[in-house]
Amino acid sequence: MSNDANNPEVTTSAEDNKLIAERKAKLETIRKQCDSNGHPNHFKPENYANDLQDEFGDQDKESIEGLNKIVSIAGRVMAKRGPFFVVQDMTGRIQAYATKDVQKAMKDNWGGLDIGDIIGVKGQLKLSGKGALYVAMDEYYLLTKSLRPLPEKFHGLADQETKYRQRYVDLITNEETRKNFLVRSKVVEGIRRFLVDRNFMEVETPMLQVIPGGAVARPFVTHHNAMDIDMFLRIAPELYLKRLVVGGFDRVFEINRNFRNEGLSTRHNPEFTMLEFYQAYADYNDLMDLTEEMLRTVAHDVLGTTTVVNTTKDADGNVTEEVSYDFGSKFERLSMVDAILKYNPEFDENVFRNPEENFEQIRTYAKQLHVKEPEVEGVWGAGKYITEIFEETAEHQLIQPTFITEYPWEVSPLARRNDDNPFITDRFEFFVGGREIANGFSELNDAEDQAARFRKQVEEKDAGDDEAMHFDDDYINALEYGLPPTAGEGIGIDRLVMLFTDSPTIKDVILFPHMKPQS
RNA sequence: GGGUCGUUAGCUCAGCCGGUAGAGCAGUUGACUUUUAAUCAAUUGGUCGGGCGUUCGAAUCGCCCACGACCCA
Repeated sequence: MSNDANNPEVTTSAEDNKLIAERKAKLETIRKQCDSNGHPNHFKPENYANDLQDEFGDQDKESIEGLNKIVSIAGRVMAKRGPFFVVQDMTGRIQAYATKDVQKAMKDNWGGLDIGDIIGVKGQLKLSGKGALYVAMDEYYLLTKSLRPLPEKFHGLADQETKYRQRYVDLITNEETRKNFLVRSKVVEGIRRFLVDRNFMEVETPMLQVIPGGAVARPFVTHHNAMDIDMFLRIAPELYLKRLVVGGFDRVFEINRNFRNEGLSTRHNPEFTMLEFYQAYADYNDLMDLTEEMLRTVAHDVLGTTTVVNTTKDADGNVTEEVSYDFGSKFERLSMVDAILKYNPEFDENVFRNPEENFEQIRTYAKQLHVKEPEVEGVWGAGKYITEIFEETAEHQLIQPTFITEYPWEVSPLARRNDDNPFITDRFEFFVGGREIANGFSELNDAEDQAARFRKQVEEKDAGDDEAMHFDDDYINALEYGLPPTAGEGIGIDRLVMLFTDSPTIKDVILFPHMKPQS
């Protein structure tokens, strides 16, 4: 019995359209007719739709109904077809069947069921004349009245903006969206299991940092009131994770958010998820092997195949192009200079093999490619120009899984210098579909070299580069205690999931992507 | 930051050379009651993203703004 004193006011505002007003009126009736103010919470479903479909979907009517199997399900009404109600739960869909008497009772007590309502049903599992499983509505409850009408049943929610702003509606109506986020969850789970199986330990390091380090990027600034200091949302966990290796945790990893105060695009969200992992007594070659095995394993476990297909679609949604990425074969490994020469056969090989002696020629190549130089003259060395040339001419052509190695020292402030060639570091980046997915290197564990590189970054910062790094005294202090030879790597989870779900934009793999507030 | 396109009923979309708003779905009423985008009949529903302008008259033309999508830097 309802108690009027406890009944919330039925609020019908002028903003409500007629459809919402009708549903609110129904809820008012339901409050009077039912316990719990129309929001009962006693029903416990014991079955999932897809489990039932998998177990009984293939059987014939006689054998299913001969079992006299009583099941209970709960979920959202997605469609009404005659006496059938399509109920969707977390796993999928199954129908519920209402006899004439049940339909009349629901009409009388609730004003009828609307699409979007959440119901609980218990009854015998049966098979309809058309061969569809259904649950007889022997017991049935309206658990939550839905006050807003759902998008149209056939097209679902199509408006991109609404899909991102009201992801809950997108998830209710679009199977494809649900599937993408399921894949995302499984990718993260698969990576975690892969690393834990290899004795990596999962850790959490600060999101709020006094000195934002570990990457070249502009941070978000915030303020801690009690300490009265500005703090930064982290741009990378790298320096903290390496402190842990100093502390003796030889294999650590973290899967968590980084924040970078940059523009938004189809590949950039201000907060994004990175896996970073560090392994002591390993080098960058070991990590390339590990990465290859990890991605192959995760692709196989999550997608059931090591061939990942991505498509390009036109405005009407027709596939205009299809690319298969082969994670099953050995990944190509190419040095940055070899990649440049491969995609720019007209360039003089000797120039790139001896970059420092041919600085002006390299700079000329870069200028021909319209590389935008810094305002202050002489800040960039040959290494920076080579990297720009690589990004301009080669990166987007790295379609199949490819490791690029031999990154110049100049663009790798945290990586270990190569023993044979001091111009480069023991570093790689990993590309698929022309996009960077991962970045790894043998770590710089020479405390004095690291201090010198921080000083150079500070010079660049003073010269106006607000993406350059700060000097982190405590990190140098840690290195002075001794970081064992270590290799570390970061993998962009969002971009990996984009690849695995054939998603053209990062917004499609982030549940709540950032959008400008609507005015 | 620049360019192109988009914003019409709760949802998906039409709306031509400027003449005062349309369909399907959903909703409502009724029929039907083992349906598969259920079906049949009737029917409700609009500040055409916001503002300014041109015009006798603007969803439509022009300018500005907001938000989004795509391309470029």
